[in-house]
Amino acid sequence: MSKKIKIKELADRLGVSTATVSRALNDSWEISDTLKQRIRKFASEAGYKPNKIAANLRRGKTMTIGVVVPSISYNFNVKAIEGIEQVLGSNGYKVLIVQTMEKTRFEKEAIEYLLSNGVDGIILSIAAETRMFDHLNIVIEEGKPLVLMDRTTRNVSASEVVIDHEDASYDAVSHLLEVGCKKIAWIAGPKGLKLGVLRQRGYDKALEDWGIPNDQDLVCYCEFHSDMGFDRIRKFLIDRPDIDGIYAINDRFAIGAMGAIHSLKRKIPDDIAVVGFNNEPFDPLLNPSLTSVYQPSSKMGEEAAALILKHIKYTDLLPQRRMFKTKLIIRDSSVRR
Amino acid sequence: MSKKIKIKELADRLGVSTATVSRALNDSWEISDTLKQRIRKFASEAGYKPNKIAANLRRGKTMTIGVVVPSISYNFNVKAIEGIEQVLGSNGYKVLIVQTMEKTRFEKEAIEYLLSNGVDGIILSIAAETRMFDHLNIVIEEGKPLVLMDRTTRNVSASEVVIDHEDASYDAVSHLLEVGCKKIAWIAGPKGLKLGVLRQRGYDKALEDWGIPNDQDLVCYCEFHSDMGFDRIRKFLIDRPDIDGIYAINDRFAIGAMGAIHSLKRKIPDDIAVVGFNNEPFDPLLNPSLTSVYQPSSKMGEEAAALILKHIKYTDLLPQRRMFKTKLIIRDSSVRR
DNA sequence: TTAATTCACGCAATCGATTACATTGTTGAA
DNA sequence: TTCAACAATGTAATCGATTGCGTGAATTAA
Repeated sequence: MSKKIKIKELADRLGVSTATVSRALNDSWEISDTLKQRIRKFASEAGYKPNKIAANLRRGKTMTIGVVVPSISYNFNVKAIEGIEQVLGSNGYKVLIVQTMEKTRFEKEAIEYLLSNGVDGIILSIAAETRMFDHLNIVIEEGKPLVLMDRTTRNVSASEVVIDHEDASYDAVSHLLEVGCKKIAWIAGPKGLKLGVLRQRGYDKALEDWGIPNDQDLVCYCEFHSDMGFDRIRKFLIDRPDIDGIYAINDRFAIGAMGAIHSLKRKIPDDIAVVGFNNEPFDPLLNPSLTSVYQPSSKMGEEAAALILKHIKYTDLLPQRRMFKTKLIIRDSSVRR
Repeated sequence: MSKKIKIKELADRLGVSTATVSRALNDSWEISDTLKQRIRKFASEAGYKPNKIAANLRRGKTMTIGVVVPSISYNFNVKAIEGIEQVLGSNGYKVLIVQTMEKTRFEKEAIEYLLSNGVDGIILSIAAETRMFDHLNIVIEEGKPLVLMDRTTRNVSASEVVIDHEDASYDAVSHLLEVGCKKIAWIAGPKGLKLGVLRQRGYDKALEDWGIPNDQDLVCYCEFHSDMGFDRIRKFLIDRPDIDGIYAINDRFAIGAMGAIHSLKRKIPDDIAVVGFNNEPFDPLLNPSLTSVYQPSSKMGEEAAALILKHIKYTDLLPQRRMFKTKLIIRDSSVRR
């Protein structure tokens, strides 16, 4: 339990001032190379590690970016974080990951925590529960860059990195129509979720373009925290036995739907075709393998990170918007022979 | 971009000293209730948020615990982190998650980063690549509690939270023997991985108890980063066509194995029965559903957190060891009719 | 040769809170 | 009435680094 050595003692032992030690270790031009060498050698031998808390306090920045996501159990976020860490890491930044568990309360706390710990910026994906956005504005007001990723809002003037939800939905629903579906249920997630609203536009538009009547009863709302929506969807399918296609807002619900369909002794894809969203890693392993919308998650993370860096560098940069294209990965759950 | 108000200005405006403000906000008994009320009201109206960096520097603690895991793409870690956050959160601590991507270099960096940022303790799961443990000892030397979780080592005198690997393996292999397997391949992960060594003991013991010859050629080593071991295992199965059971160190490899078996036109479980490890959430969804060893991941996280708290409270507490029982979840991949 | 730079370093202020110690005003006991 | 004890607040040191400014010596320009 060797107590750690401070810069003061290091300076004393070397017979120089703390200023000189600090400058030497931070590679300042003001220190001669010979002295730099001597100080560095001695410092590393003494096992000196600068106290970053003190440095952060003095410098007023931390070289740390906060990343706030609903949950790291979603593959999207894991991949996005990978992208973020890759870009930020190679620029000398660390990332601080916080989960909100889809709760607005935790989202608020996360932001307060990050700000009071002096992060240099925040990348955030909004919790499903969140309907008011004042807490996000606090970030802006403190003059720290904020980049919204995936789950965004227009109520805050921040940069955002998103996918083209409408387009993605349009493709997915078109595909279901192409394989012959006439009554396509839309498993929409929690009511009011922005992402659900956007995706429904694509759903609506596809039906319209195909001249299929758009029946509002085919929209099924489910809470995220439930059992992959199994019970809810099962009831739904019993009420509407004419359903022959399902488009779900994410793969968990798609799997819940597949379970419900099985339990009703109906066949996938011949009785009911299923398309999910997110292209989770296990989709190809399912029985049948699940057709799903792929989002370039790590690319999106990289872009979010790049945007934060830009905002840090150019403090007057206006909010940017980056939209990514998705890709429908067609598998057995939707291909009829 | 309202610049944030500091304690100094707050004190000036209230006509009191910074000491009083600080005490009032920290609910010190030394301040009268009336003044406390006044200060708090004013502070919250002024939107004052204490700068935690300054507070941390002064107090010498951060109420933050670092959690270092190989990857948050493993369900075990996600669940363990859930447990950790639950326990630590309700004790006023925050957690700081860092991934090592199974690299020793990142593990070192993570520890240095966490220590220099003054975390009050570290919960760590060792990277697959790591073979030397000096960097872990640094934590101890700085007098900060260290709790190893899941992937541990005896080379460091730290508390650990583990499962009974030998027992778990014994159960898994016994099950395969019970369903009639005679030649059980052991997909062991990277050579030298401690966890693999421990689990192999259970494998060996089960075979011995059943009087089955233990053939060293049945051990198949695979690197973690590969394609779920598909190619490696496929070649292995071609070399050893007599294999009729597979026990894999994790579910990714089990899935790789299932793919390899399919590609060789053999049947699961009748030709080859498969048992994996970790009970990933998608296991029941696979075709066939995968028999796997369940670990109480969130319980283990909770226990790790509880241990850290104990070490913080009782600084002279000796290293503890908590061992959890696993449970074999039997599914279609191993049940022959 | 002298003034003007540049170099290489030290002194001390600073970041924004917390807290040990000092100080003042009250209360109560002797 | 006097003094100890205590309650309530202020003063200033402190945490451990960084950095603006100052200074003497060495170098360069004139």
